[in-house]
Amino acid sequence: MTAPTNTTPSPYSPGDSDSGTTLHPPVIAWFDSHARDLPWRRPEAGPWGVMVSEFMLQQTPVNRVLPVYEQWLRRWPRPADLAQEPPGEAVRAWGRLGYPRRALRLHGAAVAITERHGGDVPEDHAQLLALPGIGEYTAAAVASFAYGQRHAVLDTNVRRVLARAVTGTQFPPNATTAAERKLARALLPDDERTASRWAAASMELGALVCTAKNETCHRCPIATQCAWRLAGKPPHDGPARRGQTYAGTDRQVRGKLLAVLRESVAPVPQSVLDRVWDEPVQRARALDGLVADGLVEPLPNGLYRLPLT
DNA sequence: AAGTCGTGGCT
DNA sequence: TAGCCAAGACT
Repeated sequence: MTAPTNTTPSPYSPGDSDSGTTLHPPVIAWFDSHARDLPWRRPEAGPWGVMVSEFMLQQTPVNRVLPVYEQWLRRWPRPADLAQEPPGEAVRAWGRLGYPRRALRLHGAAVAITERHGGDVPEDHAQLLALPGIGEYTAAAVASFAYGQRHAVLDTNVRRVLARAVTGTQFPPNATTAAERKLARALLPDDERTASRWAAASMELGALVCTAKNETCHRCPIATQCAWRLAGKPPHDGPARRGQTYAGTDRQVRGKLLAVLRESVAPVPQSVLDRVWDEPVQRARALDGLVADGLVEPLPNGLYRLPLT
């Protein structure tokens, strides 16, 4: 390709708004032959299955989600089925997926869907965004994956793929920037069907090939046009992501407390909860936090249980 | 807008 | 081993 000599920009200059036209076909073709057969991608999953999977997959690996997802949808095949349960049952069924407030929010979303949307997961992005536990990413993901709409689906995988393939950096910024949103929108294929396939395909590429560590460029369908690779894979120079320490934190104590409560249908005496952690101040703070979050319901006589309301 | 919020596998 | 990392949301 020769450089343009007139005012017409090259259709394929790297990083411009047209670079998507060279990215979409190979990535989508790769997806068609390499996509994992995940239950929420099957037609029978429906919008509710897609939505449940998106909640569970927030910060949690696919392999850990799979069994809980299957059990969840068998028990609550529609939003209304979950909505009529106490929120504590959602927390219990959440098991050890982590971040149990997601279970509470998913229950709250099911209630809202039942009350406001006749029991059907809404198609409208703004209505999805208004549901508890649904942010910009999840609203776009449900609208795109469940309803085939055209949205920029900007999760950590897509952000990394775009950072490398287009921007030429090893990792995206810590927090999603306006520039990233603009780029993702500019790269969005024009028609709905292609856009939704691109969303799923670029995400899968980040999950399977263009991974955070040990990326496998020899399996990448766009390796030959990847800006980061063409630049010699310069290492990340920005601020390192803040490490998540866990041992000894309130989060660990909360996890231990909730694990006890999940195992017991009957209310649990405080004396039993006291055994999960030695340090009384931190222990009390963690329990108070769980109550404040609505994950634990305090009863008279120093008893605690998962919330019935 | 920087902190908080679980859990477990992997290197 | 001790971090690092995994389809974020919320405040």
